[in-house]
Amino acid sequence: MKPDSAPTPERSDFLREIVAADLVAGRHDSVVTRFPPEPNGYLHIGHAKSICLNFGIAAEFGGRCHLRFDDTNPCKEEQEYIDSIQTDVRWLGFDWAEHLYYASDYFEQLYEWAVHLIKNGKAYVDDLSADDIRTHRGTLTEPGIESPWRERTADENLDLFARMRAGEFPNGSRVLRAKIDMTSGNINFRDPVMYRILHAEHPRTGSTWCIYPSYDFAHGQSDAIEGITHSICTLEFQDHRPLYDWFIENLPVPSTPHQYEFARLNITHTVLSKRVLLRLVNEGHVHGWDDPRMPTLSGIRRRGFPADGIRDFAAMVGVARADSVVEIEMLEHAVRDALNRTALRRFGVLNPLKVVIDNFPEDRVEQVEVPNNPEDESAGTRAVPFARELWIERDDFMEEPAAKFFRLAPGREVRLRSAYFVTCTDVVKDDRGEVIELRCTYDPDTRGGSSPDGRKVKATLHWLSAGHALPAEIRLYDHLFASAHPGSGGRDLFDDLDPASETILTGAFVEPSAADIEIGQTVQFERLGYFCPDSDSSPAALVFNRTLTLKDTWAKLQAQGRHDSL
RNA sequence: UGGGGCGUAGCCAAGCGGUAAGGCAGCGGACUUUGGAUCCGCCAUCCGUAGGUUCGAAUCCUACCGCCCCAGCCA
Repeated sequence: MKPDSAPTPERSDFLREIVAADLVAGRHDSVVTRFPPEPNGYLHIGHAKSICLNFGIAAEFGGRCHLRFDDTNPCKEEQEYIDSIQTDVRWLGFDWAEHLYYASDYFEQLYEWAVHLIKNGKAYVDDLSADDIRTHRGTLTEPGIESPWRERTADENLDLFARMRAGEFPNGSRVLRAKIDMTSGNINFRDPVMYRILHAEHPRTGSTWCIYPSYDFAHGQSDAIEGITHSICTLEFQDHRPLYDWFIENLPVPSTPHQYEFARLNITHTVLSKRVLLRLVNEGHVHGWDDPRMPTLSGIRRRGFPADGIRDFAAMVGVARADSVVEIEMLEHAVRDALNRTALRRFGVLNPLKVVIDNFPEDRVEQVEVPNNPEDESAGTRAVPFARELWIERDDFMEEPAAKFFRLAPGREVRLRSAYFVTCTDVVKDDRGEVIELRCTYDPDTRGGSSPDGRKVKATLHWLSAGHALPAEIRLYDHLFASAHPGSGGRDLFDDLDPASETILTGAFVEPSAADIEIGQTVQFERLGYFCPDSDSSPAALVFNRTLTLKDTWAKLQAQGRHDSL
């Protein structure tokens, strides 16, 4: 290994600097990281940051990254989560190759190491109840006091620990504790629990075990077994690092991994906490883990966010040690940016308004050629049927146009995208005075959307042939929480849920080719936003989710106007 | 009040003793067959505060202030 052979990644942050320095100094031949989820819930975008970090560093430095399930608490873990986590990591674009591991694979080795500590007088079986252990632990400012069982002989401890494993004792009756320092300022050193009795069915080991190692006793040793060089976790584990190191130093482990911490991701208008997400699901605030409003990877996937947009976002927010809350606009920017490059353009009308072109022959249907993606000529074009009766967007017409509104209005000429210029000649209303139809004329010389005489129009509208359009249900999504910082200011988090975060539109139409969009593909309905077929969609009943709107200057002007008039 | 961290623009975030990158948001303008996209310009005399060291400090030292995490047999 040449000291100067460490690759220099384009991105840099304090972790990459540490890795690069370790490689240059020859402390490691290659870097090995790991992403260690507990299978007790679905992965969310905060995990995506960690996944991109761990797999990203490994890839950039020519190392490898393991996927390891931290499955040491059978009470909360399920196979469903193990499966979804693998699906999500792959979807994000990462590959652990053959390096799929489970902390539960190491239970026997961990048990032997616990015995090793007992023999060295560094661990003991404690008969205190959970409550007593808590009171003996002291407080943040007062030292703890030692358990009366702390000085048992190694033989007695060995016997008791073996019987714990054998299932002789009920849950909670005893624990194995590391014997460190009940007066330490670091509470993790006040004889932390290494094993607890849990007569529970484990998703992988079934009923083989009835004692389970704690996180602190399992994590570092699992890292050591796998030869992890850089064990990257979030800030709240900083206080655990001395304990992590203590176990590594006091056990005959095959390698000496080191732990590094970074600030977890927070995003405005949402919540990245498995505990809260579980409640949202269980209490029915959303339709499930993959509800398109959820920040879970399965949720944003269903919503239509592309994996590369998420990866771009992770790179954009960076990695540091300061607590931070990223504005959700940054995520949305990354998603729009990714989608703008690749999404095919289609026509869809959310709130249809009938338009009749009076001077267009009644039985004529023209096939208009429309570009699939103006950003990418190689995406080609498609034919969209044009006829006498059309749908346009209700918002694209104002009988009495406001200032700066330059779409359709009585007497006004606009362009129907890629088709013709049309002029509104009449407005048809129902008994209640509501506009139900527009009569227009078209200029046959403007076929394709431009005028031979060079005259300009101020607006271009999307449209659909009423006789050819396909009905569709369209689900509009907005931020799950109305507040930028849910639960701040002493409010109940759940009171900040936005009841309008999901709006179902049933009267919408899409162009015929939209029926061919596959699940997993996100397209742009021109001028509206990005949409994707929902998993509920079928050829007989099309359902689209709105991924994100396009940036909308007009909507912003309107919002400002509303604001100014207050 | 014990221990561990963190404070650079509205939000992220570079910066590692030589005179404040970049992105998001915002604001102007150009262009436009998506009011999209794209392009151009503006946006910290200042780095939590106060002292000190130095020719020179966001970077070093001291004190103070503020915020976050830790008292699960969760991870």
